[in-house]
Amino acid sequence: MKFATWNVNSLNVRLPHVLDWLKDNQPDVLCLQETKQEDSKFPYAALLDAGYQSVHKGQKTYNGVAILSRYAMHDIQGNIPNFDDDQQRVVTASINGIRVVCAYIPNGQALDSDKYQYKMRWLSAFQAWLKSELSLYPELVVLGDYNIAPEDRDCHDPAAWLGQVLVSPAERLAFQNLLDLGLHDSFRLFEQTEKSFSWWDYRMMGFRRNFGMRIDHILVSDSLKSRCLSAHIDKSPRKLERPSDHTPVVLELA
DNA sequence: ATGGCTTATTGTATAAGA
Repeated sequence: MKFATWNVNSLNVRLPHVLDWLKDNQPDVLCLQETKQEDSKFPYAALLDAGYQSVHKGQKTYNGVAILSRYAMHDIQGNIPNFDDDQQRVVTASINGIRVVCAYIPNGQALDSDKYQYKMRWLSAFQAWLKSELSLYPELVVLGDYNIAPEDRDCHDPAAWLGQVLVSPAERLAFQNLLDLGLHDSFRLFEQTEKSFSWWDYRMMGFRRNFGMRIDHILVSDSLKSRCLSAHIDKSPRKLERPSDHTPVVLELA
């Protein structure tokens, strides 16, 4: 089974790229973040024509997450249960016996902002919920935009990013706390080229200079770890006209 | 870099992203 995650930065703008990518890559499951549209605007029909059923939890302008699947989805749930949140950042479904969590973790903006406080509260609730979800569903995969570069090697210039969000010790600890639940960063289960990133700033020719960060991740539970066959980042959509600033991350499971 | 793109909004500037 092939899984992928992609922050599309507006599905309204990026639908042609998504359809092309599905056709070329044939994933079984694709998780999207930042669809930035209400459910009524979501292109269910176009995706169905491409062979994918969808569940979408969206809102106007910001956030919005979706799971696209070749197979039936069961026990669909939006948001983090028991966490009061007016932002659409999580959608979950069971697919072929695997619990699939699609998440758009808050950016945090700056360490001294309210948005950062929200990010840390959000991560705490996310961790607590994943712990209970893991006990219910040992075969679990968590895909999405984490807005955390777990290690210095996941950042093009750690010195320049010092004191900013995505790399702060508290955020990295929150990421480690997720791993400590019994999750694994699937990308790091395999040999990778140095300076592999999943996001590049639109400005300053960030992509051409490979000034990027690895902030999009696919975490797998202990039970799924031995089924991992390969993991990679597909940079090719970032080279297209009007690209998303993020690019797909892919995991293949036996 | 005092954010140089990009997206969305009942817009003609602002907010947010990362």
